[in-house]
Amino acid sequence: MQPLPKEYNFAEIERRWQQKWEEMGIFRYDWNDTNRVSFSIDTPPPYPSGELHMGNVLNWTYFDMVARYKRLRGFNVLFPQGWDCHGLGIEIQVEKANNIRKRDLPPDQFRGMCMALVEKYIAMMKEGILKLGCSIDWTTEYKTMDPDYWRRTQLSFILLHQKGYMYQGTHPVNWCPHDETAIADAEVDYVKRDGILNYIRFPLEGTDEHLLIATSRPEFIPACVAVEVNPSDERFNKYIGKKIVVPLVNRTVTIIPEESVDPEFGTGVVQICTYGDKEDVKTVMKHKLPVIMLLSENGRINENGGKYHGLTVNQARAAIVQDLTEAGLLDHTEKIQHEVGVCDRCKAHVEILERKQWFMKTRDLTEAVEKNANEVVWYPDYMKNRLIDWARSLDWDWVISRQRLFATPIPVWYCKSCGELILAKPEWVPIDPKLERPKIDRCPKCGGSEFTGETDVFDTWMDSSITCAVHAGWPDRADWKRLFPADVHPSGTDIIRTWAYYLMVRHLALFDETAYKSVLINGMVLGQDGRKMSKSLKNYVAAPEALNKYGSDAIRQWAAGGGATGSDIPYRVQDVEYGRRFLVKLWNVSGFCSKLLADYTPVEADSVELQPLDRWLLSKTEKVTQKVTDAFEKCQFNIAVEEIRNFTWHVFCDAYVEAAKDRLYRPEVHGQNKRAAAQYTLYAVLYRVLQMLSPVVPHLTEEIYQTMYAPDKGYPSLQQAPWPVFNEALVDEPTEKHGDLIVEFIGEVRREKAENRMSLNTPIKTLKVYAGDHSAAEALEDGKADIAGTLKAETVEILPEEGSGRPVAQFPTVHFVAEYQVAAKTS
RNA sequence: GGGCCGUUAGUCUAGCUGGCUAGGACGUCGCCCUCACGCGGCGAAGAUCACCGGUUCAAAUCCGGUACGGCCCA
Repeated sequence: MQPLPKEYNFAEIERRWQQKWEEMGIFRYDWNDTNRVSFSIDTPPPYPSGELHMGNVLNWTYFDMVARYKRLRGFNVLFPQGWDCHGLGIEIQVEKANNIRKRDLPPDQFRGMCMALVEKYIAMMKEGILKLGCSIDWTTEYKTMDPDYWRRTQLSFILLHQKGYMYQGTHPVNWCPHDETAIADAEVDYVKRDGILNYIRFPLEGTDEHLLIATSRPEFIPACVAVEVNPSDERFNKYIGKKIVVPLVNRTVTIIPEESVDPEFGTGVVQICTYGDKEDVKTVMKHKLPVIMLLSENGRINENGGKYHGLTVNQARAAIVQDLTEAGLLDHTEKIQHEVGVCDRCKAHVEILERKQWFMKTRDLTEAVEKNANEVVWYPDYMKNRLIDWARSLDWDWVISRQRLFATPIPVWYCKSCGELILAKPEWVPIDPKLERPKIDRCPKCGGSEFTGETDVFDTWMDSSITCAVHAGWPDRADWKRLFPADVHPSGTDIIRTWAYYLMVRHLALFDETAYKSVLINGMVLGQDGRKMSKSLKNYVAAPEALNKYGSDAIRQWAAGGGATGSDIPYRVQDVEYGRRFLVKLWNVSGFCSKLLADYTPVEADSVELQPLDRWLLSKTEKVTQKVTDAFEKCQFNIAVEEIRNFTWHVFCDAYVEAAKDRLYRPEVHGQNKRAAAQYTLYAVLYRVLQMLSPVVPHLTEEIYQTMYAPDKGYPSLQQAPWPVFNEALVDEPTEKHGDLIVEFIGEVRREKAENRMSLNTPIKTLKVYAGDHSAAEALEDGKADIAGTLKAETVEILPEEGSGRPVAQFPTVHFVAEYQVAAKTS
């Protein structure tokens, strides 16, 4: 066997194996292999946002451990990689970086600038993912901004349109007045803001009385369509059905009953405007109230605002408050804190507008989503509630159209003469209706020949919510169902309500089948201080820097072992450093083994005389194999990594190797047979350690494997060696008990040496052991060679009887008396 | 206001389908230049497992409540 070099250069080793694996092509999904069962990972294509961050590191380490583990278990694994390019985020960055507004440029030029930025970001993220050593099948790489991907998004739309899931409608939508586009519920964040509650007098028609209503949005008075009170509110229910005058605009509206009005809030009388907030939308729908749209798409008051036409919302608010004050209608004001919806990209206050939009009938699928969410396996299980709660909470269908530029076009046209909708045929896509005509000459309805292409585009989630099918090869491969539904969809806690949800509704609608069979959840990465990691909190750690400093194998141990799957984990340098030290330990013990195994030829277990400690270690090895396998099966990476590390460091290195050293070094004393038995054990157990560690620490284990084991084992890569199967026959409880006694006994004698400030290799002249009974005596007698060797005892005398002396902590019936040479000399 | 999750030594974290002296890491303290490793070894100290009540022969683990914290949503 080749000895390992003394120094361990992780940067060189990691780079080298990353290259070699790619050259070997061993991480590619094999479409020609029909023997192995397929296993597909629905890698979520990331939104390219710049350099890789520690959250990405956590995610990709999870994906990669699953991919590697499953391959070792004999699966034909698909681990694809794509990039989710489109979106408002990139548009905003391009606008900021170039100090432009997108509508001031030709659309193609703006799109080009977006693509250039995305390409730059992809390169940065890809570098990080490569450095992490992910076993991705790079032949699958795709970008959602490529026309070939448009084709899939557009085709999925066409099919869903044909199935009746897509419709156009004028409905209230969340609207970002800054970006001038509709946005989905999932894109609205809620933040606490200071506001002012205005108490305004609304005169009751035909009387001198008035009611005081409280509102934080007085600028919506011109769009007031009703006033509502709680029907059980004794103060006001007598006014229900009466007419009340909207101040300044002098319209009358009806006072209506509404249970959801909180009598405690404000005055208990509220105005309904179209639309001040989502509650207004619900009320308008429920009571079938008229709608007065007050805002235009850029957030300014429109012609329905009368004298306030053209003002911004804030200007209008000031003007209206001023006018109310002058008219003596503003009773008083009060400062409040309230939650307002803001655009998750630009943080502008989200308004609610009615505009013609495309929708997907997602609410029809809520029951199916819930049913499938319950059937899917979730790691950890309780995370399924997030998806179910979200699906149930949705008030509106999904708005899939956006008024943006950098996105997949919606493949429809409208006949200029009759307005007929022309839906693209599946064979027309990819197509951009803004640039191309439909591939028909005449409108099928009126015969007109002029068409207007749809200018709206798809929500980015329309691209990324079909990945389970796309990764499987849909729509181009006839055999795509081999890989569909995805075996595992990995997702962060923050995107369950978007990614996991949209995937489920789209695939259910398209194929009447669940998108994925299991969901693997990762938590968020926190800073060292336990708060969410962010640049503004100064607790941010750049992933490329960390990877360069500590190496992928160390960082991956942090990702795997930092906490339970699904829980948020802090980035802790101490954990990474522990990982580094573990690697050094593994490297050193491997080097030690390679030296002592230089003359070793692998043999079968029955050709060596295994000693008690050998059998003890082999039995423990089987048990840890079972635990680690079980942990990987349940995606409990933290348990897996802790089990292997503790076993390797403390059981294998500290206990076994230390006790077996004398046998290995001095065959002339103990005999060649006992040395061979120790060699056999070292060889077998180190290999097992490398195997079990390889999904977490792929580079170093590969390096050690290649030097020490490849010539004998024959697998081109450790990543292709079959996962060890738990062998119950090797578990031997009595032997483990005996071994534990030997190890504990050695420990106790060492403790005595330590307490007396003696070096551990202080020679013992005679060691007298009172085992307490025959069974213990036999066990110790069996391990006598290792005991004597490890403790540097010249003679060891083991007696079955009880006796006095120092008791062994874990085995208090065993006592010993040690006579030291040093003590004899100094006395 | 609703939902979910959490509260374990100075710090982080495991265990929570109930059962030995609650495991690990970091940090702290003491000792040891033992021929793989001082990025090491051998040891030590440090936790009434948030609080109250219940179920049980037995609870960190199950049930109910309280307090505090986090995330998501309204």
